[in-house]
Amino acid sequence: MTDGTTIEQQLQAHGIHPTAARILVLQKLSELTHPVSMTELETELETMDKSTIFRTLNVLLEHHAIHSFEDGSGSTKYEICRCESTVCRVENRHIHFYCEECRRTFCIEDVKIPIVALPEGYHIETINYTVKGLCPECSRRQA
Amino acid sequence: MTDGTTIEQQLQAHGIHPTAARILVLQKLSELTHPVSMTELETELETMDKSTIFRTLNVLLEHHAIHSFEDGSGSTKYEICRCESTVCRVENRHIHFYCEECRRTFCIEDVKIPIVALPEGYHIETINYTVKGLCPECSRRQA
DNA sequence: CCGCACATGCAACCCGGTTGCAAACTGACA
DNA sequence: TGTCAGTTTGCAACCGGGTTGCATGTGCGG
Repeated sequence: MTDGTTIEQQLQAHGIHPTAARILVLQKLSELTHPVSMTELETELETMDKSTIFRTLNVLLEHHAIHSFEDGSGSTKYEICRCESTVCRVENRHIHFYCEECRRTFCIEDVKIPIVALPEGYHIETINYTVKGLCPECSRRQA
Repeated sequence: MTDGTTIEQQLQAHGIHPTAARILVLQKLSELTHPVSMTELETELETMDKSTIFRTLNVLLEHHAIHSFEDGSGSTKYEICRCESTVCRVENRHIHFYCEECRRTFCIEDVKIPIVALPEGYHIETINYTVKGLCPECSRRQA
């Protein structure tokens, strides 16, 4: 699901009926290099209603076109899924970093989530690995 | 900070002035074997006001007597810190499991958070490793 | 006993997320 | 092409976790 395909094709590949709203949201998410909150999307897409964004994100989530996770900021963050296939495996997911100073959330694309062995019986759906602390910029400023 | 010491002593060891509210909250957290939300604490401690619980939890957090983290439930969860020393190292922290079916959060005490190497410059404060999926009970029921 | 700093309760508030409902749109079919 | 059913969207209202301001209570040093 990387470049070469249009947003519309990406939606269809995930079995999502491509509407204006869905194209716009996915478009925006694919442009951004960092995860965003619903509120941030709201300001990026002023024409679109909050509830529409909310429902659109849910559709995209259900069809695994995007991921969501919680950094420690209080609001859920969303990012486009850049897997090759339409199903994204846990092993391919990267970790995130939340800076407690500037409150930005970073994708650490290079570092994949380490998978642990759980006790018998647990069925893993998804994993969230988020590090909190100071980003390079802020820790330099503090020093 | 394990057994043998009273709740009051534990508070003092963390440099916290032991008041009735703080003792009650820490007491409750030490009894419980699973992480709880503020709301859950509210119902457990009916006498105490929501805002008092909120501020108490913050005091306990600042002095590292407890931990907080977000499973995917929307509300922050709190659990007592069972480290030996007054400072709890990241390496000692365990992972959590959130069941999307029964909405319970489990401590997987046996499994410690795997530590990854971050790119230069990031300063780690804390890490949240939470697995979402089905707990043993619910996945058996579904089968 | 007084005064001060800190702790608590109450009520109001903020805001992210969520829902009900009516209008707008789309696509299938006559 | 016109019509109807199902889907999508916007609007407004709501919900609940979290947070704050302020007045009252409590404990301690002087």
